[in-house]
This record gives sequence, structure tokens and C-alpha cells, in this order.
Amino acid sequence: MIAEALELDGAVPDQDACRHVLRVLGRIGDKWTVLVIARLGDGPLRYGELQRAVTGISQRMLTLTVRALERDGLVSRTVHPSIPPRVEYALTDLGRTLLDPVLALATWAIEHRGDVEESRRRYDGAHA
Amino acid sequence: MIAEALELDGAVPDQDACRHVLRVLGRIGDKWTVLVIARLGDGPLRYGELQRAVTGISQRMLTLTVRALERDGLVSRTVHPSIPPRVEYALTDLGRTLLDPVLALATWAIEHRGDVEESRRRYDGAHA
DNA sequence: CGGTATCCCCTCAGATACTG
DNA sequence: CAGTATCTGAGGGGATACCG
Repeated sequence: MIAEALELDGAVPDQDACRHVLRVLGRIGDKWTVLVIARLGDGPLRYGELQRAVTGISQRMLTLTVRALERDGLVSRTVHPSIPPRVEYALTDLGRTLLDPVLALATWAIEHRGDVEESRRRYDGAHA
Repeated sequence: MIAEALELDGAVPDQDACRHVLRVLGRIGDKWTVLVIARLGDGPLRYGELQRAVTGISQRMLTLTVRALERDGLVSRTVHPSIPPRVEYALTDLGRTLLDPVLALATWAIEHRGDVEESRRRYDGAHA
């Protein structure tokens, strides 16, 4: 079922579309992207605010993450030419459309957390 | 909005639940997991069938992936003690509940693929 | 304030060879 | 057939220092 969605056709799998989906999944699954998107989901933030909001992220990774999101059109970067400089990041309309599916996955993770952890305990116990 | 879902409460962010969600997202986002789940979504497969179905996966990565999925209770592993050995992998009920949210994300990726690629072209052009 | 540049570590994933 | 063991290279990510 997912295989069909990923490949879009029957005979020859659409490797290209499939890899595109995987790249998006990889982006979503990386260490910081979802946290940044989640924070920006509550409204625009300046660079420093964003760094404080996403606990533990380094300047380097924050910059890399927002740059990648900006390149993909999910986040906008607005420079206010003042002293000191003021740079605001916000979700674009496209970025906001990502909120729902990501939230669905987060909800799944929370709802089934107990099941997963119980399964892990059983597995680790059995394979001791 | 997602921040609230990830953290579940207001005053003190639930770092624990948040990290759990991130671990699930990381698992989903890794290179092979979704492909394996997608293939098993069509029905049980043997080890070798699975490897042929997931183009390019090495024995090592297939084993690591299915072991992790088994540990989390998303995939079942059934050994038929025959000669030659026959091991079947299948989605569990829990694993099947993951299909919908993952499909939602895959659908988003496909629907908005054009937007993302256009944005990338503009970004790369502007920052040349 | 909002970044870049550099170094370095350490995990992840591929290739290869071997086993019950 | 269904794995395990070992080696190796690439790159993700932290720490630090510096710049407009």
C-alpha cells in the first residue's frame, strides 16, 4: 500500500519519486528539523530565540537546519537591517502544510509509546 | 502546536516524551526502515525476498533494520524449523497502525514535490 | 546579534568473508 | 537460506574561534 504510493505505478517502480519521498523522510527524521519546525509553528522567532527554544542545538547546526528549510521553501528568513541586526524566521504557507502529517506521526509515537517500550523490554529480556 | 503535542504540558516541557517522539521520527527517517515497512505492508516476506524487494540494501543493514523493528514490536519474525531454514517477516498489528501516518507524510512529499524543487532552484539561483 | 570557518570525533553504512 | 564478523570510508554533529 505504501509501496504503491511511493512508487506510483506497477511495472517499473518510480525510483525517482521514491527517493524523493525518502529524502523528505530523512530530512524530517534528522536530529533538529522537527524541533525547529515545531517551535516556529507557534510563531516567528529570531535567531537567538530559536536557539534558546531548541535546547542543545549548536550555532552550526541551527544555521545548517534553517538554511536547508529555507532552501526547501518551508521557512522564510527576513533580515531587518538595523543595529544590532535582527533576523526573523517563520514558517511559510508550505511549511505549515507539513505540520499536520508531522503531528500525526508525533501523535502515533505518543499513543503507542507504551506498546513500543513493553515490546522492547520483552525483546531485551528474551535475548539476554 | 506541535511543540505542545511533543511536550504535552505547558510549564515544564516533557523532555522525555519529546525525545521519545524524536527517536521514533529518527527511526522512520532512516534510510531503510520505511522501505522495509512499505514492502511488508503488502504481506509477509522471507528474508531473501525482502532483500530483493528493497533494492540496494545490504545483508547487514537488512538484519539491523528488521531486528530494530522486531524489538519495537512493529514486525514479527517467524522461524520455520526446516531445511533449508525459512524465516518470515510480517507487520504486526502495531506495525500496521504506523502505515497511515507514514503514508500521510509520503503523500505530502509527493504532492509538494514541485513546490520544494522550485524553491530549491530559486534559492540556488539567488545564492550563486 | 547573527552568523562563518575550522578541527575533530564517532557513528553509520557498505563491502567482504565466513558460518549453522 | 539466513544470517554473523570484521574492516573501512564518508559524513553528521559538537567545540571552538573568529567576523560584519
